[in-house]
Amino acid sequence: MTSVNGLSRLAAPPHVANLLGVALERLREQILAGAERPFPGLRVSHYRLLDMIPPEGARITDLAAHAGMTKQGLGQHVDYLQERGYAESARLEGDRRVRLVRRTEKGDEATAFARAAIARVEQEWAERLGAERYADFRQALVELGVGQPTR
Amino acid sequence: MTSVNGLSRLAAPPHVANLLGVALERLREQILAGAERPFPGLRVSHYRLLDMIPPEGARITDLAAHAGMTKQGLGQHVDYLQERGYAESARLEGDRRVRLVRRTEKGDEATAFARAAIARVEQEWAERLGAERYADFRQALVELGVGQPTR
DNA sequence: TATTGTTATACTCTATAACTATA
DNA sequence: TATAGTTATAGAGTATAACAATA
Repeated sequence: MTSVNGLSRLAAPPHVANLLGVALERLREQILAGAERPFPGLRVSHYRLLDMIPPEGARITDLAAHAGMTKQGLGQHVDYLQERGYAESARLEGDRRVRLVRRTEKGDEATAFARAAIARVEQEWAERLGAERYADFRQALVELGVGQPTR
Repeated sequence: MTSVNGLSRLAAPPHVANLLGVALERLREQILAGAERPFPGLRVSHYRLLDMIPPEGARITDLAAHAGMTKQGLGQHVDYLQERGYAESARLEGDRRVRLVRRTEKGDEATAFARAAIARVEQEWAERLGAERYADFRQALVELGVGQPTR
């Protein structure tokens, strides 16, 4: 990254977009957990989906709306998770068009793992900034996320 | 998103990953500028690349390292931008393997636009949180991004 | 007819592998 | 032989369009 062939180094006064991107990347790395990979088939998008399924289960349409994606795309992820035993689903009695999606026990474990990974990063950040500054940072994020047009 | 078919709403106690994601999404939206689209062919990834090209130009290899992506992937974006007149490139005298990439004037305009879009969002955030809290927030992000394993 | 979910297809972003030209 | 960049290909993530089953 140093000067090569007489060309100076790249301009990089990081703006918020970059900063947020780096922080998010750090979380992704922790969730994938490097070489460990406790849940080999799972990618970050799958952890995200598993995480948003409530204990009673949810409909594909609602999950899609909540994730801000299409039913088609979300349904594909559900199939993927179901094939690998992280989720299960059944047609709803009373309205057989609806597929009620639930996490399996294995899906619960994966979700717990991902949440723990995120908690580890938050822990590290809190140590780096100090508990109070980190709490402020987090609170600021919450306030910035409220009432924003998600799409 | 409300209760349907007797199913309760989705669990969504947003964790940092979600919060960061929402914030980043807000920036992306502003850069794409909804229906306006001042630079129709440009996607967020292109603005990012344009933004990291210094005035003297840069080599593909260096840009790739800086962006944390492969030369192949980056080179593809460069071609895309060049075809549309946002970037230009020439083999370097003294080492003709090297392609020196520069922004065109149109590329400069696009970059200025993207930076202004980001500035608008920062402005809005600063108003929402207050200037001081926003400055703290931003500073926290800077510190969290320092010394992290980018890849 | 409206709604839920599916199948088919395509685009975006990025990666790996194999290659060419130049040094 | 090493380095800069390219061509070919693939996979991950998501979208649009057209459809089937059920209500």
